[in-house]
Amino acid sequence: MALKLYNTRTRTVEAFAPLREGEVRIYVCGLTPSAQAHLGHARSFLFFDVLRRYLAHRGYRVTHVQNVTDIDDRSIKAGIETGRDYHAIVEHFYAEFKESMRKLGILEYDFEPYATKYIDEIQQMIRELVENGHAYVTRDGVYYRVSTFQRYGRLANRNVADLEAGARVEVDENKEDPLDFALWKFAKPGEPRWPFEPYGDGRPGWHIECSAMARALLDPPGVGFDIHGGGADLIFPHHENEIAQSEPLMAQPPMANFWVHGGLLLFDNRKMAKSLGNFEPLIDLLQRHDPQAIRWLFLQTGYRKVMNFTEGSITAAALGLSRIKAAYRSLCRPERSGQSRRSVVEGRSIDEKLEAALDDDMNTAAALAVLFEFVADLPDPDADPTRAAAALDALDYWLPILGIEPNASWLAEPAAELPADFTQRLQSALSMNLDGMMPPEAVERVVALRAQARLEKNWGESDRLRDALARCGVELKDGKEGTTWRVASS
RNA sequence: GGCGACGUAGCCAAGUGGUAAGGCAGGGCUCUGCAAAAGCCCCAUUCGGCAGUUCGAAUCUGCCCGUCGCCUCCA
Repeated sequence: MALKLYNTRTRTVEAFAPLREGEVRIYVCGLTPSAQAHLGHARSFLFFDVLRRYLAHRGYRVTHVQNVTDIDDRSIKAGIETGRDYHAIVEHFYAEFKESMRKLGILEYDFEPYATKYIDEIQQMIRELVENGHAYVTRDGVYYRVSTFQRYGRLANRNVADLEAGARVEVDENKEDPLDFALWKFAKPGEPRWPFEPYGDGRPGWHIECSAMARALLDPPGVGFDIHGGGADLIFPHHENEIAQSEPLMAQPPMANFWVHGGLLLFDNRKMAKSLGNFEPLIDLLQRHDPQAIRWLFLQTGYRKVMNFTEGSITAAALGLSRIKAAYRSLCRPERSGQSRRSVVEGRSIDEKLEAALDDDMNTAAALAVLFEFVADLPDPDADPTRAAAALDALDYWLPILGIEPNASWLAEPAAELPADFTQRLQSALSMNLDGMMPPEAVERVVALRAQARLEKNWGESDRLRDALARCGVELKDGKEGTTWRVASS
């Protein structure tokens, strides 16, 4: 078995094979930080993060490029409206985006090119296109001549006639054809500009930066790279235009062997978009929800499917994830419950099952099902430490491939999470003197008092102590070997 | 108008010809002084509707209904 992936270019699921032995080069269209990122962005980038992790598991050396379009009409407009430098706005939003990506556990990209750092490469490409007759100069910029590219529309499965019939293309007297698009826009007063001889000062159009940066970083010889990714909304016109710009200059098209697109995220059954304003900034959402739960939620749905987001779905995902966490914890720190567990079913190994799921066009939902079943069949660490250790190893290996990194909180380190004023609050809840005690000590003291009360069958006192702790956020568990406690999961 | 996706239990969702994964919620149970936590068990004769192809269809074909996306900035 090997990885099979849906390829938008051929509209089929194909066996994946890299162009160069042992190496996979991926270009993902990144953010245009003219506004805050939302959950829809997260879904898309989360998918490509899992893809590259799985590719690495499959033994490939992965090069992941994700660009930053740090110059576009919107950020310029925002700059003018707020009287700030457009680039300061872009940097602000991008820094915030990166913070969100960090929280979500997205791996650093190997290259993170900014469009404005590749002006030379962009201009070089435009020159070549003009020389080859694929582009022409008008009063307000340099345009791509769509009619010169036979395959235009193939990626998006459109034909030029249909596109023109759509008649929603902006009429522009400067253009030869409504479908033509800007490669370079001449600067109007007050707009950022880069000199560009002999055409005129200005800035790059939207699509050219990706063509230029992909060529510079992944494919200088012009023979193509492996995977070009992005959200499904980029297929047309963005990716179609990238192809039109790149392929006429290549020694050997196609630009990318696989075109991979993530399904859009809907909110209130409408697409999440800056222009629709129906979204909560990602950074805010991450404040209210566990980033791992958000990742888990997306892992539960096929990456190509349109998905409608509801807040409750994150909670449900978090609950599901907590099952995995509890199982993980039980392997690390067996809670001796005396409960019988079914023994591990000796079938196909978990590796085979997970690979089968993921090989099938990255079916992460099936992979999660495998994990849930695996976790329901864990060996008892007391009875069979060897197999328990193997099970723990399996989780430690596979969870990170999905981008879920088991961390200290999975082991419920209670002391670390108690607020500073905890002792104070517990003291007043119990009208008891706990002066000078660190929060964990205070808990231990109360637990000990309760143990004594229980010994004396003083249930009233026992319950009073437990309830007071509960009000302060500490949850007690009476087990066979005594009482354990942890910070309640809010 | 053109192109496309989707419609599976109360909710989310996998499955694209061989007789419905998984998660959440719900119910039962174990444990327990009572709890909590955890675990175990149960929970779709059925896949938007109708017709057809087939030994066999959620899966293929046709029509219909519904929702959404792209064609304009978009992950």
